[in-house]
Amino acid sequence: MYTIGQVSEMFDLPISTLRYYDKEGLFPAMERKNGIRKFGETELEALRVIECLKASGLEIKDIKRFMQWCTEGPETYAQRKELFECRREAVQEEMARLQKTLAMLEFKCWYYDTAIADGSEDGLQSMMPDKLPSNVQKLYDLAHS
Amino acid sequence: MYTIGQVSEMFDLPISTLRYYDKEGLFPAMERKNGIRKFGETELEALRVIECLKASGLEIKDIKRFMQWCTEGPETYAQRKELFECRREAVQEEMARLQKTLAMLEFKCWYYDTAIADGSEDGLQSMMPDKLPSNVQKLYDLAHS
DNA sequence: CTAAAACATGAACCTAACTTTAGGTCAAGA
DNA sequence: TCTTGACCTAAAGTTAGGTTCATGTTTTAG
Repeated sequence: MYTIGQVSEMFDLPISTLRYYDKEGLFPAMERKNGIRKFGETELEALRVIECLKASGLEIKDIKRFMQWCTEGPETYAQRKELFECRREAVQEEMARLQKTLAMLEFKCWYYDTAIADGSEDGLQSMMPDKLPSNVQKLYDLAHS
Repeated sequence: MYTIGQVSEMFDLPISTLRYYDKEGLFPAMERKNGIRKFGETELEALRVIECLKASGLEIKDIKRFMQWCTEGPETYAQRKELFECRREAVQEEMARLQKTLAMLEFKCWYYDTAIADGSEDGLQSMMPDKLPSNVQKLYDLAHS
């Protein structure tokens, strides 16, 4: 069993954040002794899942719902699995979006490299999507698709 | 030249958002006629860049700084390029993070699949990192690395 | 036994990025 | 002429996810 201070160090999270998560119902099984929180293995695994679901873009209130399911036994396995499938798809879509963003950023890097090397042209409008090197053309197409 | 309503449709952004961007200084070159905003090609390209930089995680006030640089001519090429490089790295790091999140989510999907198929075991603690199928072991290792 | 460190609470505060509201201007069509 | 629709502004409101504050209790080290 760990104190809130120990868990704060283990996960590199402010104590205030752990208390906030608790207040929001993210540790429905947490016990206390004289009012003091006792984090057990259940809460540590909960925190790992919280970090994962948060990174997937899920909101706190929905993470709370998941943690509630976890206290309700095998009847909720299907819902829990569906949630993870859903987050998996969301993350895949976000990665695809970021891939396009990356292409645009790489195009812009190339553009300014070229502009600096040339010592010419300015501004927001000055890139004509003709006659670019074909690898850059690919970045440009991807970024604007 | 386009009105704010036309641009709102073109970019599928609320009019209020466009006015907010303008108020925050994201269109430093925008002209007006009788107080009415006139969006030109400069502003459309600015919007494309705004969406890209926003998707990369950049804050509005930093996007404003970039737009300011764009009005200052070739002297700021180096800064602008550095910004894009910096965002490129940030996006690459974010994608690496998401890759790990994805591994964890896939592990959880596998876990609940198995639990449902087995019709056994409950809760947050019940996954021992021994004797998993080796492809699942890989997901698990990646997610916890 | 006592002082400091670590824990607790509720309430207020914070930030970013918008959105909504209330009130006003202006051009075009019936 | 009137009224409808698209535009304008400043200011207040909203939401998520915390953080800070004031105050009080419990644990721990000397």
